[in-house]
Amino acid sequence: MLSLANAFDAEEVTEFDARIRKYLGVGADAPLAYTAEPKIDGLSLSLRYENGLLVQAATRGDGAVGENVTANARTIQDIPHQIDEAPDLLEVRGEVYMSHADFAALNERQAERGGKTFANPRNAAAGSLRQLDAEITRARPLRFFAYAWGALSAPLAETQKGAIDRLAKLGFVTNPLTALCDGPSDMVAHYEEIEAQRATLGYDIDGVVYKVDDLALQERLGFRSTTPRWAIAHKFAAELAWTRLEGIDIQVGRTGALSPVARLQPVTVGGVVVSNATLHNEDYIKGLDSKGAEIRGGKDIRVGDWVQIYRAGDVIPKVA
DNA sequence: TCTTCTCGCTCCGTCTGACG
DNA sequence: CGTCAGACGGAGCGAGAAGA
Repeated sequence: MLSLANAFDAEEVTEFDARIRKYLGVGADAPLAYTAEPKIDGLSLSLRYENGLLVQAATRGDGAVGENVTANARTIQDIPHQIDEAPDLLEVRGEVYMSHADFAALNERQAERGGKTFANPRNAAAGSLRQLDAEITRARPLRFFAYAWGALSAPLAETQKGAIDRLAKLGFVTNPLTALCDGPSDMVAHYEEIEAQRATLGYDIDGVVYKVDDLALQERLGFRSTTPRWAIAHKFAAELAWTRLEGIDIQVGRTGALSPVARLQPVTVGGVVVSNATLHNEDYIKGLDSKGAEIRGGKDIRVGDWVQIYRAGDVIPKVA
């Protein structure tokens, strides 16, 4: 399943385009189209259809082995159980999420029953999808956007946009903000348009994903270990919060590796309370490289300091 | 038998250090 | 210099242990 590295700034959109052109051996003037779509903050889900019937739904897991959540996926309204005129084999990938309104209503119901309320829509969706009892999942208002595909017995289209349109025709819900862009300036313009609409969309997004539109070119560009060369995520700026560093402990990891951890005065960032954050190693804390030279933007973190905290990818606590 | 707890797992994105 | 695996923390769930 797709994961994206290298979140970047607006000016780097041009660099991304240049890198793609260099890899493909295409001149700066040659036409090269990209798609741009909002990056939904939810859970990846892979749906497998055989002869038009939904036979399996799996989470991403570690990339090789995920959880089988077929019964739960069947309770999601946006996911068709049966599709007509589909290839014999069709794997559809998308994002399961919960809208702001549904999340608020769910928490209200939970509170009325004296149950636990959820911290944020993403975790509520993740928990709901993992229920053993599908009837509990049915009562949770989950939604699904299809944005990619896996194994296929026949190609969906010749372009990314064409394939998404085909998925929509087959009965999947696709994101209406998916657009075709003809170059970096167009991509940045669409990013700004999506960012402007972010607050009123009614669901969480954490950036915009650009993909090379021509699927034959995607094929040529291929993958690195975990990430495709033909796609990249353009993230919105993360929410920051100030807090005090109360201490630094050395922690023993699963593999026996020792790593320093920041003990922080608990602070709310992006809807959750953060009290720990990894500091990776001694050089990271000092802001020096292994030769003792100062790293540009180095941290020089000390106990008692006021530090800025953010959640990388809206998940992992980090000291900025 | 029922409730409360603890532990281990998943899921996410990014950074590091090792390796080719 | 590019690539890659592993580590990291918080929320939530599930299984099993412990206690009432």
